[in-house]
Amino acid sequence: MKNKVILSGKSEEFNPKHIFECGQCFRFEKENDGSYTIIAKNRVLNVLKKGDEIHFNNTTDEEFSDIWEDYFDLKTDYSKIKETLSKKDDYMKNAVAFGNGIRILKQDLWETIVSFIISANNNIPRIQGIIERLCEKFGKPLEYNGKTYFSFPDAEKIQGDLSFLRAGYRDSYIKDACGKVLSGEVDLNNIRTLSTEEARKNLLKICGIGPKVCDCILLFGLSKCEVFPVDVWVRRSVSALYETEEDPRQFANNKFCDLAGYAQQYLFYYMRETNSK
DNA sequence: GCGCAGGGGGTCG
DNA sequence: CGACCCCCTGCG
Repeated sequence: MKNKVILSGKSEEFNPKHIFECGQCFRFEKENDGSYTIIAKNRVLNVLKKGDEIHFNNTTDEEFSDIWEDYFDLKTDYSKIKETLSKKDDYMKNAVAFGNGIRILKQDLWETIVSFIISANNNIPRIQGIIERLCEKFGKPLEYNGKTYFSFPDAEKIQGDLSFLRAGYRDSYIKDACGKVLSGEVDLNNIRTLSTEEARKNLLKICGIGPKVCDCILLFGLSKCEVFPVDVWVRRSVSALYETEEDPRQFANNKFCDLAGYAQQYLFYYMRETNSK
């Protein structure tokens, strides 16, 4: 029987709201009590911040150390990352303060590939809907708290006509990803051993993966934390705030070095949240 | 309320 | 460089 795990003294480095709403993942639900229920790793987990404690419901000590510690990347010390980035400039300092408690998740690579293919030229509510329909149809049912959730399906499960997803032209991209992963043309078992550049080259073989989607996959699915995905928001903030014509990726790699991925996440979240309100 | 543009975490040809 | 599926949102 699953129970709960409580983590204390980590609240400065772990804020569920910021972690799930900063744009890196799509399969989360905010509950009435302020907690977040997420589906990942073929499991359902509920995360509640309660004062200085983080409550992880529906897991065990063993599962927590086997699965969730890695997923939440709990071994990484964010205080150093935040300190280093905050010293870069005032804007980054504000972005870091705003997104305090963000962590870059180590998400399932295949799920990240499909999710970010779906994300291209799309908006978040619709992206989430498409992913949910995909999981309902092809995933495995998971019971939690009287509700049925669905795991993210493996490539071999995704087949047939995908028009029910209402993903539009992305159907064929999803199919292409399934085909190339199943055939081994893009070998996900081996890709973790490759350098960032080699991994990028491989991922770009899939139709529907361009530079931006690829960088999101590298950052969120392969933990390539020096990668700086440039979307419309980040491009705007870099050119406006830093008043540079330089390619944002070059700029970020020079300025933030191996922390560019973290910097991107703080910038993206700060930009989005402060611009839409 | 409802109908209609506008545009969306880019990518492809 | 223009078109792109299909919504989701906001304005009239």
